[in-house]
Amino acid sequence: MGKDKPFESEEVRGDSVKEAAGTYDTKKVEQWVREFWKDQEIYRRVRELRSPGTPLFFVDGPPYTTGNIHLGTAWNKILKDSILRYHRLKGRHIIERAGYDMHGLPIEVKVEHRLGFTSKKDIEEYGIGRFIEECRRFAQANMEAMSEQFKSLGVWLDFDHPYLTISEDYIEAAWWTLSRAEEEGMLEQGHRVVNWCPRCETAIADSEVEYWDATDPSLFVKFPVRGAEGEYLVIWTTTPWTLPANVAAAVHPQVIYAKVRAKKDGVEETLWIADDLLDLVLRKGRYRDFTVLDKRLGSDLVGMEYLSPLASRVPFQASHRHRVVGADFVAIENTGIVHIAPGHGWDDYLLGIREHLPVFCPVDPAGRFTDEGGSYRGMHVRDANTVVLADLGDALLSRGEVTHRYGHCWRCKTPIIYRATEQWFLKASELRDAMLEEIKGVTWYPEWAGSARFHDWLKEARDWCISRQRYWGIPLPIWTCRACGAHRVVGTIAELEALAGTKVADPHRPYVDGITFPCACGGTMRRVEDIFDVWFDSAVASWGTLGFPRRREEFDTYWPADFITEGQDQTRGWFYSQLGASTIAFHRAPYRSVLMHGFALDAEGRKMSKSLGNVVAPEEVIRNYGVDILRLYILSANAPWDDLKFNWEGVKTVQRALSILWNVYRFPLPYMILDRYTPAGGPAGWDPGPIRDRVQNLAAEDRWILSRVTSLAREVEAAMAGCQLHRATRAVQEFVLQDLSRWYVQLVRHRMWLEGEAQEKQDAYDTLYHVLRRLIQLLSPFTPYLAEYLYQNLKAAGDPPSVHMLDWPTGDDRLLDPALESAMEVVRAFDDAVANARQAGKRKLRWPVAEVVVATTSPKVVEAIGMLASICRARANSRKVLVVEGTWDRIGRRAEPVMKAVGPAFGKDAPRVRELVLAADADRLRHEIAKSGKAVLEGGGHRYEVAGAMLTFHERMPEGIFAAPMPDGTVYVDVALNPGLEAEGYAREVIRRLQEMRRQADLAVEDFIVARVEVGDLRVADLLKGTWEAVIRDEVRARVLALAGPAGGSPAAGGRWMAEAEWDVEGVPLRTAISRAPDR
RNA sequence: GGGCCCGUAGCAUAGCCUGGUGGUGCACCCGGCUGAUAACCGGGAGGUCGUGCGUUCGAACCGCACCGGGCCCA
Repeated sequence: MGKDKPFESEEVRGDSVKEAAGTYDTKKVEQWVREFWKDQEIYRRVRELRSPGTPLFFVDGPPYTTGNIHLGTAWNKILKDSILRYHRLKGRHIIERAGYDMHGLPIEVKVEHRLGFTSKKDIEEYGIGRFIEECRRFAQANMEAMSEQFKSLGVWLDFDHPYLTISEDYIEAAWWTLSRAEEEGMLEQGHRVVNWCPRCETAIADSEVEYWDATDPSLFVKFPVRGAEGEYLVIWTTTPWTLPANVAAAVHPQVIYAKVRAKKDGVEETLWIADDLLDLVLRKGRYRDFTVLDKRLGSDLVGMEYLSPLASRVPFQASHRHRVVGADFVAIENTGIVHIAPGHGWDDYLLGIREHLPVFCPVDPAGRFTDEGGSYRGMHVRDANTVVLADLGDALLSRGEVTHRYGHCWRCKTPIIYRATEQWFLKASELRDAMLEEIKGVTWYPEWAGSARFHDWLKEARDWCISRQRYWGIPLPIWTCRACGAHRVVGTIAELEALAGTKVADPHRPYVDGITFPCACGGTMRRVEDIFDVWFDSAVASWGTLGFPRRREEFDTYWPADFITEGQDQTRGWFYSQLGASTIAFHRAPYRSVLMHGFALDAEGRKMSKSLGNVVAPEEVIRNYGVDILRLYILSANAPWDDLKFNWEGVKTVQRALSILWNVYRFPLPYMILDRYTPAGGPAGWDPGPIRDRVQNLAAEDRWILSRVTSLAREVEAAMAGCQLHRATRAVQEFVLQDLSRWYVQLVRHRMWLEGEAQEKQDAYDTLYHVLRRLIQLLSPFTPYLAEYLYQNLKAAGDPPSVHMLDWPTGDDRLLDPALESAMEVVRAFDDAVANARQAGKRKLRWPVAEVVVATTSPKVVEAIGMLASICRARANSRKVLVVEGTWDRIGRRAEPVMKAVGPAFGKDAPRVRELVLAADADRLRHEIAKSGKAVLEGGGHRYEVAGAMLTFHERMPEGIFAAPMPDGTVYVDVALNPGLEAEGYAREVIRRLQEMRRQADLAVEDFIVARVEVGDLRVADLLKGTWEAVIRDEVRARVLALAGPAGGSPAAGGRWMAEAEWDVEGVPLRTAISRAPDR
């Protein structure tokens, strides 16, 4: 194979296997595969191939077009891609349009920033048309950049035909949905208190409010009681600027309030404060002493009237008659009396409606006081705070600061205010029960994401304010008549064109703003200037992506979505908005199953953020390790629904696993090439049938690995059924490392080295080929590049061009052999134990031993070792492997006294008892204790009875025997040498060193050599003469082997060697020399 | 303040539903193997199972409280 191009063009046809590069080079692999997919149009062909399959309607949660993807976005798409690839293998036809969320305030804010704008006025002056063109360009460019990034992650969604929330047909989906809401009576215009961003000059949704700690003034204010000189109600507030809008003070009806006389600076005042909070408040006000005059229930205070301390500043405050009202939401905090401004608070507003209080809101959209604000007119609320503070004068009981969580605009980070305004609402609160009912039929991964989390969120559902006073969004398709007040919701562009009698060139602002049509009353219908909350855009994705309502057929066929998956933050976001819109439009949940995934955090479990400097970009991982490694890491690191703690060590571990896979794959290739191996099959490609048919004739290790890989496929299937991608990917990695690399390849290596047409070797090829084919297919959803690359080399003539076009295997059940799998588990435990015992006996594995014995009481172990005896012998490098039930008779036992118990029992006889125990027959003692709980010792005319607790038993190893435990048994290795064993041991040492020299001399596997071996010990040299000399010659492919004793001898090839070396083998000096044999 | 999730060796993770001597991988130390070789294999050491209380003969597991982290809400 060429150095730069892994396969030449004709090689792609897969006529025969090629050798592979020495190391797994992700860059090369990925680049090659990317080009291959492109050249061969693999993605298109895969879609074509699966198109007759059962449809699986997937909806891509549209990422917001901010421009750059982060690790969480990458995770999201990798999850989607892996799951969808898996279902493609299973033959499903996937509806898989990518989607993008392209409207909204975040983009407006970015564009404003770029243009140096600070307010809506700047935009209006610049021109709405020009402004939204900028927004469109910005979103479009970002969308394209993001598609490229997603594609580089190996994500196979339809990026050539994405659904875009800014396209005409998509906008129509939103319009249509709103018209459905109108038909259902779910759309409502209302005067409500909303979250308001004074910078963006728009209402923002609850979901657009970000909370974090902020420092605000903390004021205790005295409201003078009407007609009672020196008597006050004490209230508390953190927003002095809302005091000009105060209309009432609220108390809790069931709380006790105290009327106290308190003195400060020689002045006496009468104050009303919640009884429990007296001390706290008076201390804040630095009152020296006080007397309680009266105690009243809150309900008794209701109706009490008071005056505003700002009456001289704000005309309204002078004319309004303020009074005390009762409210259950009042908490026993601060003073227990709450200042009520229905124009500036949600609770206040509701209370105001109930109590028929005026909704006074003297603040304009930009956060400045209106004419109604009296002396504060024109002042920004932010600046008004300090002025109000000064104006309060003596009415201020105390001032301080408080740090508390406060809402901010998610885009521009400006502290939000609450304003009472006219807005459009979807009556989501009325849908609550219907939505709760609908999600019962949805399958959630994990289960609690639906039953607990989403359920709890839905219970709190409030009306959804869908109007925004902005520009870059889907215009509200609502036209109103100023003459009669009627409104009409337009459902489609065609409808609008018919009504207005004009073409609609672009359904965005400002183009639609000028379109009017006559009202039934004779007046003119004009569009409401607002646009949609951007969350409404994506809410209609499940039908918008199908082109509904313009196209009906796909909708009827596919909707609702079979599957969606997004991060846990979308519980309140997309999971909710879609459900709401769909429940209104169709009375039905828009999805059948939902996987809620976690967040990507840094290694310490903290949120990744630019300010913390702990952000890991997906490209960084790709640059350092590769796409497949990123994918496999992110999928296997933890369960999808847990937060991912990104960890470079983990990435490295995955890299290691994949490079082992690479080595496993590469290992048989040279031999297969040498033997011109061709996988079974015909014109239709590789056929696993033949190996299934003759599986019973294969070696145990072959049958075992075939069974294992089949079990693995089942494991992956089961895990994927529950969206447990971590289990699926871990199982595959585990298989590669444990079963394939550490075990099977070790067992069959020698079979690969067999010369000529050995059946054993053919079987090993067939087995390994089958395993690799299955394995890369199991891997293909997770590591699509590597799987494709390996497939390209392994595939047979007639096979599909891409690994992603193979079908999930179904006929392998005959390969399953659970009994064999569990027997092999025992053998592997045996193998570990042998290695352990050899290590204790300091006998290298290269040196054969005479005998290995397994002592066990478990029939399972007996059976397993018996069934797989030859594997056991080979692995143990032992002439014999023996299983004994119970104990091995060569192992003696000795008893030892436990002096802590013997001492107290026998006093000064204890030393004698000790001697008797040590001298006694341990087996006899054991039997007696087992039978009667005690054993008798006699000696020196005395008789002692010892209890079981006084003795411990130890094995007494004969010379040369070493033991190690295994589950349900013990393994004994006899490391004693005899001349036969020694001869083989030395022969192996010589072979190994000659092989090492061959490798260093860079000889090809098939090359022949001439060699000379000089052994520095005559006895050893003699041991090697004859049989072992021939073995050495064959193993190292030597045409001539000169074996000499310490006296030396004449060089075999004129003293000119390619390589010479000296060694020390177990204390015996060794000199070796080799050269390539001349060609014949 | 509320809802949901997470907290197990230096790091990561399994076990928790269905209570009974806490597995695994990486890193570390020691050893082995050597035609997968810039690979591979074995062994060892390392754990207050976030903390505390409770239930129980027995708790990583069940309950309660608290601490820390995440997402969401107020």
